[in-house]
Amino acid sequence: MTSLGQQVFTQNTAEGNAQKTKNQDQPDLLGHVAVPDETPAKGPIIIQVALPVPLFDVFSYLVPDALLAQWPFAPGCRVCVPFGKRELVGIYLGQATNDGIQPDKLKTIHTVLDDESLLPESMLKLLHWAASYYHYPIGEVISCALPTLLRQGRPYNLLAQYWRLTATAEREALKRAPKQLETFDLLKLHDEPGAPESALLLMGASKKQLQLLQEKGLAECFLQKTEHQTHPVKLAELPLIPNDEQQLAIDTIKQHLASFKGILLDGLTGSGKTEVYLQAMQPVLEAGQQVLVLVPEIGLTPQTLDRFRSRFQCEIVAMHSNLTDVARLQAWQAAQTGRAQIVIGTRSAVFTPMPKLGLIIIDEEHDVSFKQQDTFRYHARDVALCRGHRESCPVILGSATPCLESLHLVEEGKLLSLKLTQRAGNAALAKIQLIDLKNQPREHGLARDLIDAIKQRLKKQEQVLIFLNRRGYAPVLLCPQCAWQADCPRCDAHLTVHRQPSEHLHCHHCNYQSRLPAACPSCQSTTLTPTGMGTARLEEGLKELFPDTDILRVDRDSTSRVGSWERIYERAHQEKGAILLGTQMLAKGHHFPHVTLVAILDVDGGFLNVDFRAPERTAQLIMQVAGRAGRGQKAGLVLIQTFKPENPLLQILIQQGYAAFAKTCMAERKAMLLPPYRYCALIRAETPQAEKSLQFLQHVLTLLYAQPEAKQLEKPPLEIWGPVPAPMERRAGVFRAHALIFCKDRRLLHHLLGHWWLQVCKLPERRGVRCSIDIDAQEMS
DNA sequence: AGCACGCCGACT
DNA sequence: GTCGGCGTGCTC
Repeated sequence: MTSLGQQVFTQNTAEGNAQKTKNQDQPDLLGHVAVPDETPAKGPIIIQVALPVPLFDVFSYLVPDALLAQWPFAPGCRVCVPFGKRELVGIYLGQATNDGIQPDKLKTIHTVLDDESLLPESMLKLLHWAASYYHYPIGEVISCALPTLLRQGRPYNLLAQYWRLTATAEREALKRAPKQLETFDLLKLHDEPGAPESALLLMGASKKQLQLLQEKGLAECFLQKTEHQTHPVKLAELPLIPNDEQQLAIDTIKQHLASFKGILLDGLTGSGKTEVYLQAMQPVLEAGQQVLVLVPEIGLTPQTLDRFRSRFQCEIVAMHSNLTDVARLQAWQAAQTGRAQIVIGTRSAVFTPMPKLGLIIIDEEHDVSFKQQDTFRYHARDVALCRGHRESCPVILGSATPCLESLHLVEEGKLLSLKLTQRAGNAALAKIQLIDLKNQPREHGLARDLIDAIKQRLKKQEQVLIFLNRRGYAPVLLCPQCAWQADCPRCDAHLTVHRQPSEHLHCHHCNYQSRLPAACPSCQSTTLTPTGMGTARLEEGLKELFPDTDILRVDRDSTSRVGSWERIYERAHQEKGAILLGTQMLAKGHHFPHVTLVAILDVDGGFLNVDFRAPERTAQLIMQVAGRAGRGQKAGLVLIQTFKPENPLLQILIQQGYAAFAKTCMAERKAMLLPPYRYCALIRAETPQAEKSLQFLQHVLTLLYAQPEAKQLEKPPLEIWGPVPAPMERRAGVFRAHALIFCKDRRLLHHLLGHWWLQVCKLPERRGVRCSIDIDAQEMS
């Protein structure tokens, strides 16, 4: 959001710049389209089309006479066009002015796929802004706002699943299946022409019965166009009575409806943020408007959805990566037509068109999953703020551990801050204590004091959660004779020892796998020793230490089988002693009411890291994990094992809390002129040859200062760190390097980067080098 | 990104 | 004599 502050709150956007320069010699940076309001002179109609190709231009085409009956097209509709030897589906953006390309090079579009716009003007503008802000090709940005099926050119029909009986269906076949019989009769009632699944479910049919009938060949499912109708919102459940803080937050948000306002809802875990969301949403929904709710990737659980469903009786759609193409299209259409009043989704849902958008909520706004890491590197939180600004609706950012960027915007008066400090039911906040690992005997990686604390809890039939962010058995395989270590042949990393499903070595960075060597390849010793602690090994150790206790391990290896996570979840909800043990997966979203002790085993790495954001991330994680402890009536305790108990940041965090920590961290950032006090961009390069990545970056960075715009500046306005090899220089066989660019002035940074990056992408030296630009980079690896 | 064209090695 | 390797160049 770094840049967003300025971006949102001043009108000086890159878009604005592009508009100013569009008629000059410089090619329009991101192919912004001439506004199609001037009626063109007679002659052929030339239109501009955005295509899903990694090129920064939009493309001009002619409209054939045969399609003039459909003219004028709706900006945002799809067109089929010839492109090279291919045919592509693109988005019609508007009429082109005649300048630029020679008319003889123009091709003619093949077809127009839609009568109406799929992406209203406000969405197209937002997508243009995102393309320009993140320096990413406009066609690819636009295509990420469309579901796959529409991208492929499949017809836009409002599809819904309908059910009907098959022609040969006989009632007699179901004599001994009363439930299916009920569903059969229901279908019989609505047999012509079939009934939508959603209606059948409301009438008491179940999905399972329908499927069983289908398997028996008695019923069939088909897709059919539906008419969209909006159902009035009804409250399905009375709102809880808010406490004073919640009421103040709700009232304040209500005051700001119908205009843009960024609101940071800074509330402890368990202080009732969701209730504030729900009550703030109510007037928006009652006014017939839509609400967009963004949640972190792991946060979109059935429980989350249930919470909304049980409060509001209106159409709610979930948008996440696990949807099938058809389901995604249906959800998208429900949002795009305005029928779905609530859209809950992960990062990419921020680009869902919603014609009656009235409120945006971003839950756990600090979560890293809101920043896309590969290809189009946008931050959904920042896009959401921009969207709220453009569409004049409030944006609520909720978090117990707000990111420093958001807190900085509060400081500057650009975000309104609302605090929730009381926990529901007066639940006591967990105490956090450090365990000094120096001079402390350990068993299976656990300090004596920690083992004693665990025993105490188990005796009382309470549960313990142990957090260890390292999966596998052991992170290193070491030869004690000659200090050889098993390393990945393709990465600068150790191989992790795994014992499940069978003993093997595994690289967590490139997926390389191999057998364990029988003897040390260096000195032939046969005493190779797994060293260090992973979750699988800790599980073994815990079974030895607590033989009569259920140990529930939660990590990617233990939960990959279907249903295993559900089983663990169920067991954790029984009021009986148990130890939950796992990686980050455990930290987020899930509520374990019987956990009263949380242990964090390896926190030191987070504070001693080249990434300047690492302490912030670690603190957020600690607070989040701490929030898992003692949410019920029983007070919780958090124990953190560390070799560095004197670390000042850690001390401030546990003694004075996250707010004080953030303040200190912020002061350090300010002193170092790091984000959010300067804006940043990270340039990455990857090649299979060592040195070449660095050389390329070096070359490219000299061009940055060689630009005429940069030369005119007296003092270099940019500070460049690097180029340096990336923290893990070699990964999956490629050598990675990067450089960080800082600038105080966001507009200047984007102005310089924009022209320069276009130039870099066209460089002949670029062949064989994968390079990318990451605006407001969040992770330095 | 695709998908051409283009110019050199091991096959019938 | 061809099939195919991926270098490089273009796409309105």
